[in-house]
Amino acid sequence: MTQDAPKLRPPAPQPTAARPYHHGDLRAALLAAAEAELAQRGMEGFSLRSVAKRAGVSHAAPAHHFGDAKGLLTALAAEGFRQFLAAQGAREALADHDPASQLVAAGLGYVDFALARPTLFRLLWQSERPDFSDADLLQASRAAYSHLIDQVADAGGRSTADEAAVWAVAHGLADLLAAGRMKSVGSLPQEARDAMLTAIIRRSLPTGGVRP
Amino acid sequence: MTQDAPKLRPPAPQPTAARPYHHGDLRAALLAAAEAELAQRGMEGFSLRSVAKRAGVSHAAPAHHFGDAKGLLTALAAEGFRQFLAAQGAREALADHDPASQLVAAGLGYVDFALARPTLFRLLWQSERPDFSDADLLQASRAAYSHLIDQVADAGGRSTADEAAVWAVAHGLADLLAAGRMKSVGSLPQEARDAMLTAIIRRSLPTGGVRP
DNA sequence: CTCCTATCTTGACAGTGTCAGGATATGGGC
DNA sequence: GCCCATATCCTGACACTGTCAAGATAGGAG
Repeated sequence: MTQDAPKLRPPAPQPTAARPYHHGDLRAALLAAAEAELAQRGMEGFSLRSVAKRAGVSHAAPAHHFGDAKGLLTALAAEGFRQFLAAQGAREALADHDPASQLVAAGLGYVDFALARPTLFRLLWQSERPDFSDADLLQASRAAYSHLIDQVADAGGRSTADEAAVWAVAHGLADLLAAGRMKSVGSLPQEARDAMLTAIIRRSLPTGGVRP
Repeated sequence: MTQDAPKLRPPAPQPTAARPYHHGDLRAALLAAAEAELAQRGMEGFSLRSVAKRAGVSHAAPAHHFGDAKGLLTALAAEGFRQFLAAQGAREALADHDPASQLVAAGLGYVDFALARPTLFRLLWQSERPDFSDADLLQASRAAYSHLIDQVADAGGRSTADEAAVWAVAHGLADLLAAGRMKSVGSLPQEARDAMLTAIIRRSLPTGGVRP
């Protein structure tokens, strides 16, 4: 490109601009719209056409970027797994540095994510719509799994049972709380809830929560 | 149409009979067809018209018995919760009679149900389609919850944390195994898997699995 | 025997995902 | 500075879905 021509369009060309034919970053806009749509209308009310409308494009526009609805949800799930790991990392950064505390923190992050984005959580763990053989999604989900395995090992876990126990507790808490079923815990104020979750997760640790 | 016509139709009028105008027990037939449809096409591929076709009736026939799709799935969920409790009862009948063993057995039944009917399990715990304020469904789900609470109390649990810990472990194991995510456990032969699940659930018991 | 009511069917409508074909803008080659 | 290959996006169509309205049929009460 030559000189200072006022050409360099901002990546997102004014949200309120008279919509140009070419969106600029439609792929990202569709992913954001899809997540908003999921959060608002739920997994089962999700509609591809509605996502397109929310992004301000025609009903067939998503096809070029994602192929079909499964493709969009696959990409969204991959992004979701990365945010899922990030939520765990955020808790870990605030916790003590010993392995047990780090593992418990990851569990709290697991629950944080499920409570903050319940429908996205379901997309990751219970939906059949994403293509879990997709390379990108597979890598993202494996990264989350590896993180768990590593942390359990650091905390002294040596068996499959150790990994499964911690995973199951964190996942069960996250799923039941996200679905609003475990009201005895879900209705507690944040601090009390965190304390209770910590106690519960610690119970499942390889060493029974006691440092060796 | 006069008299001696071979009129007296059996309640379920020969599955292969030239379908009469009145089915006889369409409500039950639709529930069975719906469960089969869920098992075969999954939660997200579920179609009311397809259920009607499977039951051999017109696409609008379910409306009279269930109102709409939500109504059908609500009734199916209530039935599902009863089967869910029955699966736990089946395991309990085979277990030792001490409270801890009974509680562990209920957990194994929890997982049994999820593995045998994964989509129905999802309908009970993660779907938004049933109307969970429906009286019958509410009663069925509360019965399942009460059963858990009672068993935890019998096993020496005194706090909310005790209940939540056992529930979360059983639910997490069930959900992850039903979704095929926890392969390290799911790929074990039945006996070894049961042994591992028992060890994991026992870990979460109020007394740490040790009889007081 | 008649009629009332529950049961089931047919037909229509709006909304959905996907495909085919046409319109439009972008950037690289000249 | 111009032009066109290509990526991007739109319009229109199809089969399928859930739901509603209106009609057909059967069972049972009187």
